[in-house]
Amino acid sequence: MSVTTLPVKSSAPPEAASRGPHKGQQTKAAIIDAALGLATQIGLEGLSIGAVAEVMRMSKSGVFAHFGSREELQISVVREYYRRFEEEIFNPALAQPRGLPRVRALFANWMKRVAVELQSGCIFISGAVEFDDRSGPVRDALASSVQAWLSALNRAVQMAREAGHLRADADEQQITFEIHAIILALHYEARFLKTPGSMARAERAFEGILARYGSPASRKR
Amino acid sequence: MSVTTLPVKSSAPPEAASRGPHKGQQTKAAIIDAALGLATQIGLEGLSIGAVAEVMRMSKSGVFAHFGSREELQISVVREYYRRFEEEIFNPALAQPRGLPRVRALFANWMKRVAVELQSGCIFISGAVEFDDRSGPVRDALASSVQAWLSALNRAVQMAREAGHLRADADEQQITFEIHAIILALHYEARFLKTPGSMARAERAFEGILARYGSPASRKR
DNA sequence: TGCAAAATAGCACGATCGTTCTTTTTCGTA
DNA sequence: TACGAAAAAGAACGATCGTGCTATTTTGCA
Repeated sequence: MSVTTLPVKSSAPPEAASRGPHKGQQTKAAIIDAALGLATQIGLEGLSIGAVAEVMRMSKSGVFAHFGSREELQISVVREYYRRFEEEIFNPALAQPRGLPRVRALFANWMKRVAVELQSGCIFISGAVEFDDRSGPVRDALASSVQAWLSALNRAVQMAREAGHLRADADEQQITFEIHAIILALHYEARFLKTPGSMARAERAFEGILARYGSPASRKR
Repeated sequence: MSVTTLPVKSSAPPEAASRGPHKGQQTKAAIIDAALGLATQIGLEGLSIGAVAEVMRMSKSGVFAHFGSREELQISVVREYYRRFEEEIFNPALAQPRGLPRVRALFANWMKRVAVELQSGCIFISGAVEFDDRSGPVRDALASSVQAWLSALNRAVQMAREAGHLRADADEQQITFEIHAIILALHYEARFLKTPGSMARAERAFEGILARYGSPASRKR
């Protein structure tokens, strides 16, 4: 069910889930949820422990104690964001049969999420800008999460070609690149420039890709 | 020669250029240059007066006095970045004849710049992420600069259609959107994910757009 | 060359940040 | 119910930030 073999490292310690205190894990999850909400608005870099504490109505040190460092909090947020991404976009698309239907479902679910993110923001995009010339564990968590998602998309495209829904000589990496490009432009135009009609333009661009790489036998028009 | 009618507001006061002290304008330009170099690396938000002062080997207050606020420094950086963008990408393309050749030149110059920015970064992209849910003069300066550039690109595409180099029913706004998308994806994949071969993929995507919207009479293959 | 003005430096301020250490409160359970 | 551990709070630290105020240096020109 998981998109890929990313070492997800559940937020609960390995010996848990059987007995022992668990109140902490519960509020830790609530903190991550609050932090994720903040990070989507102001970015991972803008995320401060003080702001999270205020939302949680806790003391700074109370929040801090759950993570030991701001970096660890950021990483937890990235992992939780990835988990929801998988849950909202990837998993539902598995209900569609392999090939073009599943690729269409992936794109449709992605677009649906973007429509929500036009208010809240996407940390895979803001994080890429914030950490593109840095190194460290936060960048690694971000990059591997994005890579995992793009690989999953890429495999779906590959299966569409193998199913004969795309031209036999189509390059799935190229197609994945172009689909990703549409989403990035949609974010930019709709969220920053507030250009009207961006959603429709993204849809048309996606149909254009399918028209260009679709197998000649299965052309719709 | 200007891309559009953006109120550029030259950095020199209107009464200058004839007489009066001008040493200040000179170091102010040097400060903006240094600040631009920093902003492309760490973003407009990360830009601090102290860091600029250190690069300039000046005091914080010495730098500050030239702008009166950090916001004004950021705006100056945005304007200077736009000026160079116009100079490096737009102006040289005017040497090409209207239509497809000029559109190709615009894209090629843009790609050339992106290749440099893979080390330094682009504040039109990082700024969009940093200011997408804020308001104020910095956001306004950013948005109007990007709008000016995209409008210029859009007019070039429109002229290509009018010259018969593109299908008569081609939507230039759609084409501009898709070209922009390619550049954004290239930045993301090459600068953040460090995916090899991204430049070639962007080139191919551009050729794909031309193939799809190109007028049937002028097909190359 | 001297003088006014412009340019720059020096210093201090309040605020916010991540983090550490110590103390208090709360929880789970024997 | 009482005890030990976990969770949370409180206070303080050094650092950095933008900005204002006041001195000092430098500049341009009569």
